Amino acid sequence: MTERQPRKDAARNRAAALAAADTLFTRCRSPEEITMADIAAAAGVGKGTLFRAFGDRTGLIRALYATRLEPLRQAIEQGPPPLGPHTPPLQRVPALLDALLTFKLDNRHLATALESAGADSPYRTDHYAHWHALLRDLLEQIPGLADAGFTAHALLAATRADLVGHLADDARTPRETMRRQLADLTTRLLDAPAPRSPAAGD
Amino acid sequence: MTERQPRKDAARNRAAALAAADTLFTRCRSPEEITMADIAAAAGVGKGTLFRAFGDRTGLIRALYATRLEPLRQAIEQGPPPLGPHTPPLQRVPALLDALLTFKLDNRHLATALESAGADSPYRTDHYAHWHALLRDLLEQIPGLADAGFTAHALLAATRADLVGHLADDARTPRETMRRQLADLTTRLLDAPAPRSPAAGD
DNA sequence: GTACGATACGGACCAGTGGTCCGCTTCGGT
DNA sequence: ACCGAAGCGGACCACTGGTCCGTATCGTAC
Repeated sequence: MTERQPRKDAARNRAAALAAADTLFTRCRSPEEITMADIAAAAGVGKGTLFRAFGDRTGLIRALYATRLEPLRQAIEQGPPPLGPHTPPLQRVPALLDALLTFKLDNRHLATALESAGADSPYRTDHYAHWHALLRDLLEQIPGLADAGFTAHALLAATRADLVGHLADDARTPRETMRRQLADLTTRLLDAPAPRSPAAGD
Repeated sequence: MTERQPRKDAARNRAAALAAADTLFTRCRSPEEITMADIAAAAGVGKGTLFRAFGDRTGLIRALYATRLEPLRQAIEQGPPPLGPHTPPLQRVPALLDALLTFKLDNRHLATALESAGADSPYRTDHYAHWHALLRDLLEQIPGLADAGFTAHALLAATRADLVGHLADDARTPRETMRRQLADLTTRLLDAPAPRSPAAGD
């Protein structure tokens, strides 16, 4: 075993930090206004403990996001249809996107924090790479659909946290409306035949 | 006239600041690493001058972006087809998106800086509202196309600066490939009939 | 050309951030 | 009960966007 078991107080503090961060991020409007000192204070630990446990701010946000995402990840990796692996692509792709949208709606503050975490683009994270690969592989199994990679990017872009947050909070779009809109978009993209001519002729 | 003419040195310094910022943003990998002090030094002015001229960092980036965007704006507002106003929607929408993509490719550092400027979401800016309204209005004129508003969001999301930058710089996607992919996506969305049933039946 | 008020300059300065450091505390095996 | 290792925490640091105000410059009236 090269892995050391963490000490009891360390585990407790880590959990406290995650819980505190969760509460703070959920409560507040913009993730930028939550500082590491805030989280430390709310968790009743020192700031150093936070950085020891998570490395940096981005690490904390990632850890928190991963925790929340865990059930969905399970459902996708080994759950029953329509999310689980034994589902035909034409059915699984819309289900995945709907689940992702729902998740981001429920956790929009956290998702926004994640996507704007640090200076690096959200496209350079393992998290994004994972979702994109999953979607792209499924799209590639759908016959007559070109550019699976780009289509996957486009579909994921339609569920970006800040867009979802804008639609939900600023435009007051009801949850079911958004789900239907994304489902329609997905359907249109999956059903459409590959276009023959780039110009708008017919 | 309620507008005062700016003093000569003010105008010169403003131009110098824009030019310096342009150079710096273009050169560097991530916009975060360019500080206001850097720009001031490169422009040969004091930091206070920068803030006096542009208000804050976001204001400077916006001003710079607006300058670069000006030719495209002109072409869209009063130029000839296919960008100008006297163009049928089915032809103008793809043209607009292609122009936007091209512009963002050519100015990806600046566009990235703009979209991640400040704490506020890029969706709450006049700039985005303008593009979205333009696109939505055109989409609404296309018969048989539901959810013009959401479709406009989705199309614009596919041209977000960080995605474009990721495709161009990390995935090494050639320019023409990206243009074709976006054109295909647009065509698929515009040509597809409104789906009748949300489920994947036929 | 000169005098003079308005305008703009610029760098010292400030508040607040993420992140580090290290003397002190706590844990847990023996 | 002991003791080395692991963890703690808040003073501290480097650095950022943004402010302030004494000083320099501009443009105008004469």
